[in-house]
Amino acid sequence: MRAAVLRATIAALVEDGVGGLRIEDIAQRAGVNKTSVYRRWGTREALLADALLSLSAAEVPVPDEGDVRADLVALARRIRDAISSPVGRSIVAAFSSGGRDSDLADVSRRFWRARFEATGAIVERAVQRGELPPGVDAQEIIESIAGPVWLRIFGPGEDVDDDRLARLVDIVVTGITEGAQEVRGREAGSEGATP
Amino acid sequence: MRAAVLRATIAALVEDGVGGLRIEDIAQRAGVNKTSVYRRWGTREALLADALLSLSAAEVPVPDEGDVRADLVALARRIRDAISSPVGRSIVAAFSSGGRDSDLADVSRRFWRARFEATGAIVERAVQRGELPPGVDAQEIIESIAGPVWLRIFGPGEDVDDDRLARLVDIVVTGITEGAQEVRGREAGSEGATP
DNA sequence: AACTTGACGCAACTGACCGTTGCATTTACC
DNA sequence: GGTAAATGCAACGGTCAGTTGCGTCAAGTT
Repeated sequence: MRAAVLRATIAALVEDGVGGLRIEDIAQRAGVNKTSVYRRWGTREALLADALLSLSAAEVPVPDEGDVRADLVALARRIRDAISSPVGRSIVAAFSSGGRDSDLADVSRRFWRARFEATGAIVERAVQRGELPPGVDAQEIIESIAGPVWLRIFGPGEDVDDDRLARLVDIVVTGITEGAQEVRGREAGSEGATP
Repeated sequence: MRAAVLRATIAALVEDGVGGLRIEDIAQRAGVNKTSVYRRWGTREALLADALLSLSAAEVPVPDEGDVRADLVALARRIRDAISSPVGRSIVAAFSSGGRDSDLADVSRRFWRARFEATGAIVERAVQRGELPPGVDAQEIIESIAGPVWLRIFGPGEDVDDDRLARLVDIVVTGITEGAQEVRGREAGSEGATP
């Protein structure tokens, strides 16, 4: 029954948006009396947070194709598809509707931590393979890939095609590797010059 | 008076959030009767859209320091500061609260188009200076810089320090330039190999 | 078997806010 | 001075939020 209410909450969220959530409606969808919902969750926000938390417990499939760029492109494609879907859009909107110190903000933080942790495996494997220099920050790379996709969809609302994703991954990966060489080169040069 | 209501709308938005907007409260803040607000704007969403539109008409100062990286770092810093502020957060939350085809979505699109257009000047100047290869897509570059900042603040809610901004700009700029050389190299090589 | 406990359903209630309407009043423009 | 548009004011019906008291049912306890 708890599951039924949470499912109904997500359904109502997708259909009516964050602002249009009505406890009575959710209860009806779940075949439950509204009183029960109030008794169990108390607040609309707590209910929403619980529903989103249960949803974000889903496993995050991480691409593993033996090549960084391929992995990152696949990841970017999944992110794009996820946040383009009605459910994804609703979830994101719900997250950003809460203030900084609400229950939702806490759930949001957990959500993102889990995603970054999972997808960081792509970078780790790449470092082991020698495709990326050791010492790179996995979260920074994932951010650099996912951020632009995110911004484009939630900002101007334009869609992101596969070519753009490929270019984006190219920019980040070569930027990381070439930048690292550059730094190493600079360090090597300064070692001989300063002492 | 119209201005007073719009100002009051923004103030109420920042204070109470998108969901907590009450027409009567806005009217009171503006020293106006709520009937007038209803007559002029009709819907809460229309009022909010108008207020946000008036706000986004503000000029966007574009850094011009004679160097791409410096310009982009300055821009990134401004973006970070803007969306970290209470007003900025509220505005973004308001934008993402509307569906895809609401009045708000339209305002959002205009908002972003204006920003990308203005900031694109940075890239154009860089191309003229020879710092970036000709033919680069200005919007892609701005997206690549602003996206990660955006994602980090609105996702995990972590703050972005200046070092991270500098690294980010480094990655993108070298990724663009080196990637372009790489492409030119590949093209030059394949020209001789395939025919 | 009788009892206790806890969860849920049901109905009703108060209160807040929404959006509307009819009317008086002001303002501005001709 | 007259007219039309914009605003203020008060009151309204309607919807939903939460709350409360009471009845029901199932599970476990003794």
